[in-house]
Parts: sequence; C-alpha cells; structure tokens
Amino acid sequence: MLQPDPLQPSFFSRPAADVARDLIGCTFLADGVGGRIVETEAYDQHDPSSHTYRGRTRRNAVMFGPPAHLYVYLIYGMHHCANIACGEEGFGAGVLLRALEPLAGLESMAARRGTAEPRLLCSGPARLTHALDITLADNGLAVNASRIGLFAAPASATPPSVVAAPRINVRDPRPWRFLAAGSRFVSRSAPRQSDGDRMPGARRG
DNA sequence: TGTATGATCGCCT
DNA sequence: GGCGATCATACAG
Repeated sequence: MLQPDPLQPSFFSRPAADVARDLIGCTFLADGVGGRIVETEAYDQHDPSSHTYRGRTRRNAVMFGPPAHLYVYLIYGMHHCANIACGEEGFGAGVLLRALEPLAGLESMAARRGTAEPRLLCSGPARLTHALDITLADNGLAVNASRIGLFAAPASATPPSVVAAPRINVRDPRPWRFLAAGSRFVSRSAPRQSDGDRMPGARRG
C-alpha cells in the first residue's frame, strides 16, 4: 500500500531555510486536493522582507505560534499566500509555498482556476491557494490535524535534486528560494547556473 | 481618521 | 517587458 507518511511537528521545529529545502518533493493537500511541492521560500524574523520582521501583530500571530500551522494572508487585495510556521514557538519564521506539481484533484483545481492546463494550476503562491481554495478562513490551521495535509515523499521515490536561488520580489540576495531541479511546474525557472557549473554545450529550454 | 503599500497575476504591447 | 486591479494591514497624525 502507499499510505502517505504525515510530516510530524518536529519536522517544522527547525530553521525555516532547512524546512523549506526539505519540503521539496513532499506532498501538500487541502481536502485531498494538491500535489508535490516543487518550490518554496524561507522567511524569518531577522529578515527585512518577512512579515514578522517588525514583530508580532494580529495578522502575523500564527507565525509566532507553534510550528506546523498554516499562515494565510491576502496580498494586493486579491491574492492569498500560504505559509507554514517553522522553528521554535515565538521565533516568527515560516516557509512560503510557491508551487506544486498537481497530482490529486485535478478537476477541482481546473474548475477553480478556470483552466485545465496543468502548468497554470499551482505554479505560483496565489495560483496554488486559488487551486486548493485556501483563504483567510484557513489561517491558523494545524497541519495534519485539519483539512491541510503535508506528507513525506514515498521512500520509493527518487530524492529530488534541489536548487537554491534568491527569492522572488525580495531585495535580499540570500538563496532562500528552493526548487525541484528541472521541474516544469515552478513559478519561474531557476536563474542560470554559473558558467563553471554548466554542462558543456548545455542550452536552456 | 487617513494614506501608502505589497512574499501576485493576467492581460497588453 | 510593462502595468493595473483592489483591500487588509500597518503606521502616522
């Protein structure tokens, strides 16, 4: 059988960048709809680009609570973004879920997104929440103790190759964005590797 | 009470 | 590659 292995709260009781990297390849579901995580970003309280940088507020309270809880916020007045609180309670750190490879509930996702094109279902933080119908009503839910599920990759699966890069729409250059190497389902391709890392004759595409 | 702003997306050129 | 949509939140007064 292929019973999925739920990620335990201790998985999230670590620095956000470690959790963000290790979430690549795991499965994220809301009411059974979702797929394989192919892109994440880490944020913590010492990070000027983080919502928690200026301390605890009513909005970001979940990020300062116990780990393994969902932090949802509205951005640009129309899009939702979903994060998982990480680190020790009170640390104000989390991981933004940026893209999934759609695997479960494709019809539900297509209906919500208004397209059946798999690449347009979950390739971006707002597309992901739209496809899974995650809204402010889900803010504060405990992972794996609610309609939100996070599961380890099957032991039989090939461990994903993970690429780190600077985060999107953030000035800070630290490589806290993590991608499944070569996935077509990320929101944007990873920046080109340095010339020294490239295979001879390699071309993008 | 008023105002500036954003961890985005989709449509336009 | 550029830009507008649209509003909860944060912060100044």
